[in-house]
This record gives sequence, structure tokens and C-alpha cells, in this order.
Amino acid sequence: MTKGEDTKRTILDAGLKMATQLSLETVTIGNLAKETQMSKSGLFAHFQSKENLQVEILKHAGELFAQSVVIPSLLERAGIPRIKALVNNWIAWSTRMTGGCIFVSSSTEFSDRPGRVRDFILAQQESWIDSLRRMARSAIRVGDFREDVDCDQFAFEMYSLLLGFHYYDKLLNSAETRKRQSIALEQLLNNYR
Amino acid sequence: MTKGEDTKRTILDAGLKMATQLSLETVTIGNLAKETQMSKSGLFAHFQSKENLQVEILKHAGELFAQSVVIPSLLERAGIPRIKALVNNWIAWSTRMTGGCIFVSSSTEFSDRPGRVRDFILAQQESWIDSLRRMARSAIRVGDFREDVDCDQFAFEMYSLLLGFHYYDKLLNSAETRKRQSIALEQLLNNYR
DNA sequence: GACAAATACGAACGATCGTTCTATTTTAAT
DNA sequence: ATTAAAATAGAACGATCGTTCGTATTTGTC
Repeated sequence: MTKGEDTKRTILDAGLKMATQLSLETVTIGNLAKETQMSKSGLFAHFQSKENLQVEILKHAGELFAQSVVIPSLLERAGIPRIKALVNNWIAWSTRMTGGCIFVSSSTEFSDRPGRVRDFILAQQESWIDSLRRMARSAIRVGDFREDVDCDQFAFEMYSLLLGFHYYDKLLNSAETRKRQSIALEQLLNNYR
Repeated sequence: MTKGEDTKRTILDAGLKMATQLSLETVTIGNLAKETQMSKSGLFAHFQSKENLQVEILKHAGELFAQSVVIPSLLERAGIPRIKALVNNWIAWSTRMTGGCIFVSSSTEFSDRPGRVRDFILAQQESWIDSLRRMARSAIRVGDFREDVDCDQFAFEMYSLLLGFHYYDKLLNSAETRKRQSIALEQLLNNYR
């Protein structure tokens, strides 16, 4: 790993942390330079524009996400166990970084701002929803779900639940959130069995 | 209505529109002054601080929300009809203002930023969740729901669904969102019947 | 160790941010 | 119509934003 790649990695780590705890738009070149003990211009040279920086932070987050949420869940048996693993991994990821899930917050933040950042988020989210859809499909295949379930409908309900968890956990800081979520998940899975 | 109250109202209307279409933080004194054809200082004098402006926009939104979402639904028969009315009114409100629901986006935006704005949002959201809880309670009373349902659990699942709708509708811009939401709602109500 | 390339810095740019003054205009009550 | 109060405007403030440019330092190769 060359020097440039190394500091870039450091910057992206700090940027992701900052974006997760506050918001993607709050990650300012100045703030990030202060945090990483670099000069504004020195940091800037790695990205050429703020838009690039934002996209690269999201890309970085996506790689970590795939590695610590999606891929591990594929080790579980297809069907309901895999779905539960995915949910648990997601919750673990979302709580590990204090500040929740950067994809959820950035999605809301940029859904109204056309540009490359929004485009990237949209693509990432569609791929995530596709993951949920595929989980349902394989659950049908192994017989955990009924033959006639609508995989898109499952993805929608599944994601709604995750959004609900994220919302309750971050804003209301409710202690019962985890319990509520798992009860709802159980109910949801029952509806599809 | 005095002149001051009148222009203040105009400002808050424009501010709410702006906050809904973009975000609460994007509502800048300068932007809002341009939009309302006032001077920055003239506009500023009405609020004394940006924090005040933000809180007042949310308060203004809250009044409109109560008037066009919550109160009308109370005209329906208690129980499931009232719940459905609430959901429909919320969706109507959320789509009428192009840009979705200001409470959802502001909640995510400020959940990490301590201060008076966050405090206000938190109180508003708790009161909203309490509305959902009360709807469940009256549904039990009239016999639409089972005696043993957990009203907090209902509120959580109900709100999750609304968040899911908002998310799909805004970011993915999916045409099927409305259908997905109503199917899920029907399922949710069945689970509690 | 020389030397080109890669990396980082410092200073400055125009723009915009929230806010504070002072001065002017408009409103509403007498 | 007079007049005090309320409402608005204009100019300026220090701070920060993203970005550019020229220069210095560090890196890796021969």
C-alpha cells in the first residue's frame, strides 16, 4: 500500500465516522482536515471535489457493510436463519458505529438533492433491497416461505422494520427498541411461512 | 391580525415549504429572505436567532399537521376505521407537500444534534407516537383489536410502516409504494384483530 | 545519494453563513 | 394629523465554506 492510499484510507475512516455520528453534509473539508491533522489543501488533493469525497465515503462504507453484514450472513443456511442473521448483523453494524446507519441517514438527507451523491446512494439502496428480495426468494426455495409470497412485498416490510428500529433507537433512545423489533420480525416471518 | 403576525406567517409558510422540499438545515436566512423578498435583517428581526426560526417552522408544521391529519381522523368511528383514516390523511399530507413529511426528515437530521431544535422534535414525535398508541387503545375498547394487544408494539409497527412508505416514495420514487403500504397495513391490522 | 514523482502545506479567492448595528419606513392609536 | 411604536432595510462583522495556486517536503527508484 503506497503512502497516498494509506492516508486516503485514514481520511475515509475518519470521514465515515464523522458522517455516521452527525451527517454526510456535516463532513466538511475543514473539519475533516482538523480531525486527521492535515491541511485543508493537502486533504482536498486526494479527492478533487467535495462531491467526490462524499461518494468515496459512501463507497468505503459500502465495502465495510458488505464485509461485516451481507457476506457473513451468507454463511448461514438459506432461508429464515439467513434472514435473521442479516438483521442481526445489520443491527450490530448500526449500533457498533455510534450514530446509526449511514445509509439510512444519507438516504433521507440526499433524496431531495439531485447529483452524483444521490445517484450513488440510490444505486446502493437498490442493491440492498435486492439483497432482501433474494433472501426471500431463497427462503421460498428451501421451503421456509410459502410458494406464493411476493418478494418485493417482503423486502418492503423488512426494510420498513429496519427503518423503524433505526428511528426508535436513534431519536427516542428507547430501551425497548430491540425487543419491539424482534417481536415484529417474528410476526413478519410468520406471515410468510 | 397585525402586520407583524401576517408577514411572520408568510415567512413560516415559505420556510416550511423549503424545509419540506429540501431540509430544515437548508432553510437559510439568506435563502428565505430571497424567497419572501425581504432583507436578511428584516426577516431575522422576527426570530432573533436561527434556532428560533427552526423551532417555529416545526411548530407551524405541527399546527397544520394536527389540523389536516390528526383532527379529521377523529371524526371517523373509533377503531380500525379511524386508524385507516389517520394513515390516509398522513399519506395525503406527506404527498401534498412535494418533498414528503418534514417530521420524518427533520427527525433523522437532528437526532444527533443536541439543542432546542432536537428537544422540540423529540417532544413532537413522542406526542405523535402517543396518538398511535391511543388509536390502538380505542380499537381495543370497541372490539376491533384483541384485548391483549400491546399498544406500544402496535405504535412501533405502525410507525415503521409509515417510515417505509416515506422512504420508498421519496428515494426510490417507486410507483408501487402505495400498494405495498396498504397491503402491509392490512396484514398488520389482521395480526391485531 | 541524485532526482523525478508523489504528497502535503500555506495563503488567498469569492461566496455565504448567522448576527449586530444604525437608519429609515410603515403601521396603528390618539 | 401627530406621534410613538413596530417593522423593514442596508451595510458591515467575523467565521467558515469549497476551491485554486505556487511552493515546499517527502517518497520511492536508479
